Amino acid sequence: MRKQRDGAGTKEIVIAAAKAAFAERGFSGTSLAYISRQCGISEGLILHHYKSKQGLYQAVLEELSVGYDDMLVQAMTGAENPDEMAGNMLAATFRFWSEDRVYNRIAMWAYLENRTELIAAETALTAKLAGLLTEMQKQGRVDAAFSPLTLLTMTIGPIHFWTRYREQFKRALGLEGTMDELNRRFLQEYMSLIEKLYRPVTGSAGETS
Amino acid sequence: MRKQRDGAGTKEIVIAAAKAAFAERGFSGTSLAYISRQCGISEGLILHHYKSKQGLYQAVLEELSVGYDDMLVQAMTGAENPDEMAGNMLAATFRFWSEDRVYNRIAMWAYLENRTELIAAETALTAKLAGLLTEMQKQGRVDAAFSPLTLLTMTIGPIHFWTRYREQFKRALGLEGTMDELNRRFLQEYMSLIEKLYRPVTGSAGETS
Amino acid sequence: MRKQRDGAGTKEIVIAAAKAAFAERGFSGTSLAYISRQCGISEGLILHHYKSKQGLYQAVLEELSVGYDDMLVQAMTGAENPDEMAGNMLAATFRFWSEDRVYNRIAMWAYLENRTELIAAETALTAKLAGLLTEMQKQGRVDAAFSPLTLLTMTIGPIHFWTRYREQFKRALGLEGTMDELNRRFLQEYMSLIEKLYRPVTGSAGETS
Amino acid sequence: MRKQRDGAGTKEIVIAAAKAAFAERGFSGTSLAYISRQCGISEGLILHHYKSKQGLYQAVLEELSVGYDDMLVQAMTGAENPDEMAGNMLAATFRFWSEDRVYNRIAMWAYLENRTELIAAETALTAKLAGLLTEMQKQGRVDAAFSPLTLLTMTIGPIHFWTRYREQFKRALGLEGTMDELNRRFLQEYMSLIEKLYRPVTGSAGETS
DNA sequence: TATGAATGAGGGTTCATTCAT
DNA sequence: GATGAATGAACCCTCATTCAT
Repeated sequence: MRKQRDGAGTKEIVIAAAKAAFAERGFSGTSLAYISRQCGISEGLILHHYKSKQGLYQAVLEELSVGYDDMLVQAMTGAENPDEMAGNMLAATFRFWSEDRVYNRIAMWAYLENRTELIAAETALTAKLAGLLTEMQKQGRVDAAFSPLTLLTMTIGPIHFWTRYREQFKRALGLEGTMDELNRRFLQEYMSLIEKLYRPVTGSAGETS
Repeated sequence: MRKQRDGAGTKEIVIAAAKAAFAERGFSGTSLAYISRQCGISEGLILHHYKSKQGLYQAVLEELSVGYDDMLVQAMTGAENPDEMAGNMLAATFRFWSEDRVYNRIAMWAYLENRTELIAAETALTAKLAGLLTEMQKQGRVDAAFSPLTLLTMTIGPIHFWTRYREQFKRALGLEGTMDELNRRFLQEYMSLIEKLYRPVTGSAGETS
Repeated sequence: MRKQRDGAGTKEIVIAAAKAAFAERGFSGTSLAYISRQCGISEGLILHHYKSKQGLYQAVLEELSVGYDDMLVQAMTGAENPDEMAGNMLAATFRFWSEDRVYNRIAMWAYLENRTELIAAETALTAKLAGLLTEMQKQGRVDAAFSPLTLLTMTIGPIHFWTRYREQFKRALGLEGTMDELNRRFLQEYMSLIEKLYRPVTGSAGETS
Repeated sequence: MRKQRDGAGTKEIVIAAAKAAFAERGFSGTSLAYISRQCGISEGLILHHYKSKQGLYQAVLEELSVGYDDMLVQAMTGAENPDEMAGNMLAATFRFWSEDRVYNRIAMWAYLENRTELIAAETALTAKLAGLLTEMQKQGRVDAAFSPLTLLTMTIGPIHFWTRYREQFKRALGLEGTMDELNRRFLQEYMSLIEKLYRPVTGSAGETS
């Protein structure tokens, strides 16, 4: 019986519940009744604000997309050279994928459902990073023998993979430590490996010397 | 219609349709009515053979799991040394993920739906590969500075990533050539990079010292 | 809990209830729940047999259309000359419109809802009668000064009108007698008037002079 | 939007949209949301002015009824004898039914929905015309062999019928000319036929001989 | 007067499942 | 083994209406 007449507030409550629900169960696995139950707002009112279940989903996706954009912009500002910027963006990406379970899962659902709403932001990231890599290759700081896209795939792929399988690895392989510790350890090794990957194959004279 | 009393044949037809449907639309996005329409077998009969929608899904997952196992076994046999075996398995994995859209997608749906049916096979692969890597590290043929699990993540992660994003990359970045060509080119660079990644850091001066 | 597994029987029961309901309340004024309640057959089962509310409505319209056709055919057979046939058809039409409240009303609803399902049969009647009239005009038995279509309008229009307004007339003008008696009296006068209408203007003196 | 505090203007806009909507789709086929969309006035405000959907419908019916009355009064005034008055009323009725699609259709919906709001005016017309006919019969100018009500039915019925079926006739029978022309042609023949119908059977010589 | 938030009932339809045949 | 009749719950959505602002 929420008689508060607070449209904006209501929408926020609804979208929070929807985000969680869609993340956990996907679009067709989530019913409006469920969301309604979760946030205590009647189905009718939800529909009043978002027109349809699709509309609500879209709103969720758009919010997530904006969040991704913000993350990117934040990661890009303040860096003094391509190296630093690339590093920042990588770290931010890792943090985002690794920590934001909701984004993480909804992105997968959306992919499977052939939704394109989230793709723009992710593609922007890829393009930006590809540009940075190209520049770094020109400066001789990144191995120029490989296409930036492949390098990116080698870079971001493991992050996604780790995020998706880490729990299963922990369980199946009996890894010790908390997930936080595992994450830290992985990140450390990962960074070293990325460096190894990018490092130009030196000639006689070492360039990093 | 089909009054052939051919249980086995019917089951095959049903499971093929179910596989395609679940791959495309996920479990809750797929209705028995849809599957029934796709394969021309009545819902009643489908249920007769598989007890429930869940049962049918399970059967699909199990078949996929068996297929994965077979792929693995085949990749492992005939190799004469860990290097070759590892290479074979990697190539097979790439082929499997890259080409089997159905497995690919169902594995993702299943992951999101917290299903464990497909995980066993994948974990077995990981464990096996980890074992091989450890051995190769002992033999000094793989950089021993990193844990096998991290190396694996760096190895398989890009395959998944590439499979998931390649089409979007092609579209968004305007890549030229057919997808087959792109795949080939990627695979070539990928292999080189994997080698670079694994290669022990040689040289007179010890690197971890 | 009708566990009779009698598809055809069920469909009949449903369509009878639907006919009555649609006649009384129109398409959008009738809910499946109402029909379901009226005939004791679950909404689910109704939809199982007729796919949709529209499908059910269509089935009703088609049945009525067939009924109309049958009436026509029956009226046309057995007559020995155009006069008799025309008379028969007129009488049958009167009886049909006058007595079949369900057809009567559904035809009106359907007209308002821009449905064409019932029009074919009615148009067929008009065309047939127009043909008969033309022939009778050639034989000099019907006034040739008017187009058959106008004559038909003058003929059938009053039937529809009478059917629609008779109750109201009875009430508002305080007519005595049962509706049956009123009907009989009207029909008698109506027939005389039709004859007067059709009768060629004879005599030595030209009629249009 | 419209913060003009113009109650009367608002009501006019609403009722115009409502009239059109109810004419096209009937009462239960029309939603307040639809009317609101059509005229750009919020559902809340519509309800504020008309209390309920029923109230709005009633207002529409009353307006139409008043329009009918006006038409009648106008047709009745200025005539110098029963003949002229009857002629005027007939012509007005024809014009009204023939041209006012909205009245035409709403009257049918209302009839089917057992609404009585429009009946009073129509009954008044009938009564008035019946009175005129009686008088004309007394004066020997109209065939006294038939009851005025039957004569009226023969007179007005064809108008309704023509209005309802003319388009279908045009299409199905391939009539040439615009609808306007068809209307004119029909009206001309109709008037002659009405005259023929009313004309007292004269003369010493028996007419049916 | 005017809006739009909020409600709750009911709309048609889909769904997985059971069961008689 | 195979069909389709039958069910009942749930689904998304529309509806008329109320009420705070």
